[in-house]
Amino acid sequence: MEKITKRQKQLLEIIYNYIKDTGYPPTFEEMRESLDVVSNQSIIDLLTKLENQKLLKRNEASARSLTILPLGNKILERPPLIPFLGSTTAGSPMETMEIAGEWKQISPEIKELKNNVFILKVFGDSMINAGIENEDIVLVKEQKEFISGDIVLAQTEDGSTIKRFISDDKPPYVYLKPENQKYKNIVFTDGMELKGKVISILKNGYWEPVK
Amino acid sequence: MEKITKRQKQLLEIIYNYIKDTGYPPTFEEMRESLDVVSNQSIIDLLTKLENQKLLKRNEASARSLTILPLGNKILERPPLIPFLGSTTAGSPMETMEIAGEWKQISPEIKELKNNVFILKVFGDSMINAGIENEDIVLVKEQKEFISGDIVLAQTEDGSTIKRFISDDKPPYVYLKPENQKYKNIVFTDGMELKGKVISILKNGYWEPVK
DNA sequence: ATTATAACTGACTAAAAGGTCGGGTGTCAA
DNA sequence: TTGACACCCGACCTTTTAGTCAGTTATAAT
Repeated sequence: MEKITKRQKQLLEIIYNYIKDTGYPPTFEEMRESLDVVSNQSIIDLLTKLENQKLLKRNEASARSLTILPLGNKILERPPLIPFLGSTTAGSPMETMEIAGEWKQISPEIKELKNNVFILKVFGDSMINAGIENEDIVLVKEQKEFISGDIVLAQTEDGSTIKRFISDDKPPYVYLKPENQKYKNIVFTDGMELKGKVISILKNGYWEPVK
Repeated sequence: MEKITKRQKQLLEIIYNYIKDTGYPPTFEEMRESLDVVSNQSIIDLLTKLENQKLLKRNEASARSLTILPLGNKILERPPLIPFLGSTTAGSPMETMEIAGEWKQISPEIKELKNNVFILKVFGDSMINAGIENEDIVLVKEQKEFISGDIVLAQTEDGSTIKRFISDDKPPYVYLKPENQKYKNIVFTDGMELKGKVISILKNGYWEPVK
């Protein structure tokens, strides 16, 4: 019950590909056909073993309710089938920013991508509580309007920075909030400008939504 | 039968979110509960209308076999739930390449991303039949071994280029094939080196698998 | 007022789907 | 050579699920 067998891996592979192709997992019958077996028990046996190894999850007793767990994707050396966040097709490219300050080296890493979405490498630890760690890659969508709670790319006098944008009904009304107790809030000044919103973070090779 | 109604959009939304959360579409019962109706017919009516508008597809008479079509995702202003291709966690970073030649400007656009996956902006039309158009963004995974048919990033004497890698049993055995009749095959020379494999193309804001 | 249409009800049916039971076979290691 | 184990069979059962049928209600358009 420790190492995946050939047959188990075959089934996991079949499930992965089926989901990739159709958008939903296969039925027992379809799995039986793919594996060329005739008994449900064969499938149940294999599924049970995949479950025991935490590669797969069978949810409530219900049709097609299989989920490949992260460990399963890892074994298959495939990325999980998660949504790619970030899109939009309009908008003008952002000018390259000159950067310094807290996130010292953002600048050389800023890459115009396409339209109004681009990728940034961030440096520093001021957003660790939001899941953004030193040297992480984030996907930023260029926009002009923000709502309180958005994680934004802000251009300040001494450079660009990633922070949470907060607007509420008490002074100072609008400010930038680091997600790390070590740092203080940043109040808005005339020279500051919000460039875009962080919509996704690259973690372990996968894009994850922001928190 | 032309414009989506509030109720129809609600259902589409419910399906989208369900798939996003679970990895597979909801059953009729789950949709009934989410919409707070008691009859299957209500769901069937709505699904039929969504289908007529090409927002959704019901596949073979089978459980949980719903697919949100591109038009449906567009209406929801959500990206389709497609896999994000490209990952792996090991591997050394690729050295920045000096570029010239056919894809003239790849170089300034090469961005080291993380580990052995990076993003490239490509210029030129030599791969249009493979769906890679001028100024498209592609995702490249750094690797050393390739199989015939892979689309690869090759470094040649006069720069880098994206081409299809072909190896077969007739001379010249191994060569690079542009996906455009206007261009000729490139035979291998000593100075050439394959840097990585194109695993995804950014199209209209979404990452798509390569063909 | 009439008509069309979206949305819905409630009882029902048929098929699909998951699961059980009681086995069997082949392989490998102790 | 005897278990342990992975994998499989086939008949059967139960629940889930999609779908049908014959209507009703609400709303908006002509």
